[in-house]
Amino acid sequence: MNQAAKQNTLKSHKLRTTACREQVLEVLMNKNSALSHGDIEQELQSDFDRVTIYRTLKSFLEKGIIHKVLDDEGLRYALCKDNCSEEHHRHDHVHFKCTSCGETNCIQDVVVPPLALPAGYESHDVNLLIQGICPACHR
Amino acid sequence: MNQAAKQNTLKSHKLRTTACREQVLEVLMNKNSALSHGDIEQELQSDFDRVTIYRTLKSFLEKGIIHKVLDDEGLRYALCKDNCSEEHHRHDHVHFKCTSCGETNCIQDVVVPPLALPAGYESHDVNLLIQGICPACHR
DNA sequence: TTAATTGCGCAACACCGTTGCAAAAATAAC
DNA sequence: GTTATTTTTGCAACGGTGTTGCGCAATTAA
Repeated sequence: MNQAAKQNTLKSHKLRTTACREQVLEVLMNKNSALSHGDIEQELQSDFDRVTIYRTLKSFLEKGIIHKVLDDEGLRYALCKDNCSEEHHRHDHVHFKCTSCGETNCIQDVVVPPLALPAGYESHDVNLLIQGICPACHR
Repeated sequence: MNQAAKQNTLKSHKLRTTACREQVLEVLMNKNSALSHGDIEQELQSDFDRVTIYRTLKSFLEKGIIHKVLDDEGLRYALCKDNCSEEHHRHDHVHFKCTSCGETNCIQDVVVPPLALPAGYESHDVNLLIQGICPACHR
């Protein structure tokens, strides 16, 4: 993805264009699996401070550029494919973690089915993680 | 739950009876929400070393006495209601985290519906977390 | 009762994620 | 284009999480 597109993404989410944000965005766009803070830090080869990357991720989260992906060994982040914003945030897709290669991916095609909760429960957000073997590792 | 029952649980999972294990088991039985390591440590008021509690949880996990509950702010543990063992481990229920009171609970009644994954994906384990408001906080 | 096994506490360590603050950079105003 | 304002950055520091190694203590088996 080119420079203009990244700047556009940032601007449309009301974030100033900075080197760190551009590069974090680039990393997330290139890898299409969900990445942890550590993954990103490693990818950027200490061009930026740890703290800056944390804050970058935090602002991306708040603005709806990325979303959290839960995993039994920590938190990861993936780009929002849907057109999310600060106000509207919608993620009903499934996350898949391959226990062989360790990658965690969003499966956009598979939608979390509606669930009937017992009376009194109010659902705001659903997060579904499936662990198993991905096609690439499946030989 | 009485002493004998706890010892029985430990023995049937091939774990030696120790004070720490009994008390961790007791805490998990009394609270019926999922607890983090920190919660348990606090509950036991430094009767035991942090490390011992970590190792206790680890052995409980391995033997199938408890299971992990994912959460966007960390890992929690809850007793397995099903009759889990080292070999057989089955959890297809839903976890609910209330964003108001912060408690995370297993909803045994709601079962995760079967999902059709794209070709090549092999599912081993499913983990579904719903965040929202629980009945108690729902006014 | 003794020997073998397993669990415990302590010290140490590597990560993770956050905060406060002063300097630097990005935008807005002129 | 220069200056003023606002936002972002890097640094230092901190608290929390989860792990490992090791010698000693407790538990079980002989």
